[in-house]
Amino acid sequence: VDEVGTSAFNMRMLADRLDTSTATLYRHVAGKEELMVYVVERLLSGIQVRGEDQDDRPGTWQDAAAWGALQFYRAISQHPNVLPLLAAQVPVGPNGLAARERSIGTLIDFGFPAPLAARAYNALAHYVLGFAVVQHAGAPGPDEIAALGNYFRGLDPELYPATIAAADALTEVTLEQEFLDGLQFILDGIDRARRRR
Amino acid sequence: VDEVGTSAFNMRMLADRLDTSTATLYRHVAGKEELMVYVVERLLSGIQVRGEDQDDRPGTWQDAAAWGALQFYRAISQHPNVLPLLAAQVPVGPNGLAARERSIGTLIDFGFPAPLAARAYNALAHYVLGFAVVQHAGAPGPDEIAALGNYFRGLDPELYPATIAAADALTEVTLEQEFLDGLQFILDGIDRARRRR
DNA sequence: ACCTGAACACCGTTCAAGT
DNA sequence: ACCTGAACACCGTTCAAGT
Repeated sequence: VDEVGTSAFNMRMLADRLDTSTATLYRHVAGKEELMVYVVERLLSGIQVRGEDQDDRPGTWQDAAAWGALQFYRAISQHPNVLPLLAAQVPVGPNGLAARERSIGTLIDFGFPAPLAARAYNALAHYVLGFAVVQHAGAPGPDEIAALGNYFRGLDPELYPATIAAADALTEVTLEQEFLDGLQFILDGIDRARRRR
Repeated sequence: VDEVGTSAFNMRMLADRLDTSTATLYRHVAGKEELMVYVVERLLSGIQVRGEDQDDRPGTWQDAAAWGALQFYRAISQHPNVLPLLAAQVPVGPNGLAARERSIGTLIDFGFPAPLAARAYNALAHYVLGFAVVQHAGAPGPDEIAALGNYFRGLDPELYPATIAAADALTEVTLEQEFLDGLQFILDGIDRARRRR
C-alpha cells in the first residue's frame, strides 16, 4: 500500500510478490477488505503513548497530549497512502483500542474527570486525523492533473485575496509547525475548560 | 453515491438510471474519477458562510466561525458516503476555494491578522473533517461485521477501563453536542492567541 | 453529429484438479 | 492437507457500427 496506494494495490500483485497464487491468499485472509483492516492496525501499532515506560514520564498533561498527537501525525505522514483507509473504516482493532485507552487513561491520571478526558481526547484525535487528511489527501499524480484539464485555469487570483494573503503567511512555516500551532489552540481551550470546573 | 456508497457506485448503474449507455457518459465526463470530483464540489456548494447577505451578520467572530464549522459538519452528516472522497482528493474546485476564501476573509474582517486567520481556519477545518471522518467512517454493514468474524470477541472489557468510563460519559450527550464541545476548545484557544498579540 | 451494443482489459473471488 | 491454474463475475473504458 505504501508503494502503490490503495487503488493500485491488488491481490494478484501481492500473490506474485509472495511467490504464491491469489487462491492461496484466501487461505489466510477472508478477502481484500480484511487485509486493509490489518493495514490500519499495523499503522496504529507504531504509536506509543509517553509514560508507558518509567524512564520517560511527561511533566504535564499538555506534554503528554502533544506528544501523542505528534506520534499519530508522524505515523500517518510516513504512510500517507493509508489515509483513505482511515476514512473508510473505524479502527477498532486491538492497537486502535489500546492507543485510545492509554491516551484517555493518561489524562485521567493527570486529574481529568472522565467526561472531560474523553472530550479532550476526541477533539485532539479528530484534529490530527483531519489535518492529515487535508495534508496528504490524494496527492494527485501528473495524469490526474492532466485529466482534470483546464478545469481550474479560469480562476482569477484577485478573486481570492484572503486565501492568498493567508497562503503567503503560511508558506513561511513548516507543515509540522502549522500542525503544532493548531494543536496549541486545542490544548489552550482544553486547559481553560479544565480550570473552569 | 448517497444511495449506495462510493464502492458500490458504478458507471453501468448510472447509465441505466439516466436511460442511456455507459459510452454516452464518457461524452460528458472524462471518467469516474472526474465525476467524483464533481460530487465533492456538489457537497461543498451547499455551504454558506454567515454574513454573506446583509440581513444575517454574526455578532462575533466566534459566532461566525462556529456557524461555518457547523454548516460544514452538517453537510457531511447529510452525505456521509462522500467522506472517503474527501480523504482521497483535495477539494480545490470553485466551491471549495470560495468557502475557504469567505471564511478566512470573515476572520480578517473581524480584525485578525492574516497569519492568525489562516491558522485558525486550518485548525477549525481540520477538526471538522476529522470529526466527520471518525463519526461516519465506514459504518460497517452486517456482512462486513460478520466477515470480521470473531476477531474482537476475545477483548476483555476490563482491559479498557478509561475507554469505558469515557464512553459512558459520552453516551449522555448527542454527537452534535460533542462536536460543539470540541469546537469550543478550539475557539477558546484561538481567542487566547488573539488576545495575546 | 450523436448514440450504443459489444468488446477489451483488469481485478476480486472461487473451484476443480493436482501434488 | 495444502496449493494452484483457470475460470467466473464484475466494472471502467473504448470503438466499430448504427441512426
